[in-house]
Amino acid sequence: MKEKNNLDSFFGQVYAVVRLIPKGRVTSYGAIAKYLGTARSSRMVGWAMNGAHSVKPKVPAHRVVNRIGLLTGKHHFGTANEMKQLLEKEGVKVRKDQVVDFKKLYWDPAVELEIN
DNA sequence: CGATTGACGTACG
DNA sequence: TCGTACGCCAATC
Repeated sequence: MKEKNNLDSFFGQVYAVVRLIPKGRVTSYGAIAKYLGTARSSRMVGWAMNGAHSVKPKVPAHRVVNRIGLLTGKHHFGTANEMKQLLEKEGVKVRKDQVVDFKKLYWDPAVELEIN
C-alpha cells in the first residue's frame, strides 16, 4: 500500500518545495530547510530526499544540491551519472560533479516564493 | 533503549 | 583563506 504525501510531516513539505523548483534551476538543502523554518536541520532535508524515491510524483532531487553546488546526493540516484545527465538535460551544466554558475542558477524558495 | 550515522551548514581557530 | 569541530533531528543498528 502506499502512503499519502505526508504533507503534514517535514518530509512532505520538502517534497512540495523541491517540486516547485523551476526547470533549469537548482537549490540547496539549507535553502529549503530555512524556508521550512528548520535551517539548523539542513540534514533532515537530505533525509527527506532519501524517501523521495518512494514518493509520487517523483521528486526532482537532482535539482537539489549542497550549499556549494556540489552533487553530494548523486550517489543516491542509482548511478552517479544519472544526476549529472538530468541536470544537463534541463540546461544545468555540471562540471566535475559541481553545478556551473551555481550562484546564477541558484533558486531560493525563501525568496522566489516570497516575492511571488 | 542507547549509540552511530547522515543527500548540511555554521562557527571557530 | 583553509581546515576542523559542533549542532540538528530522524532513522537505523
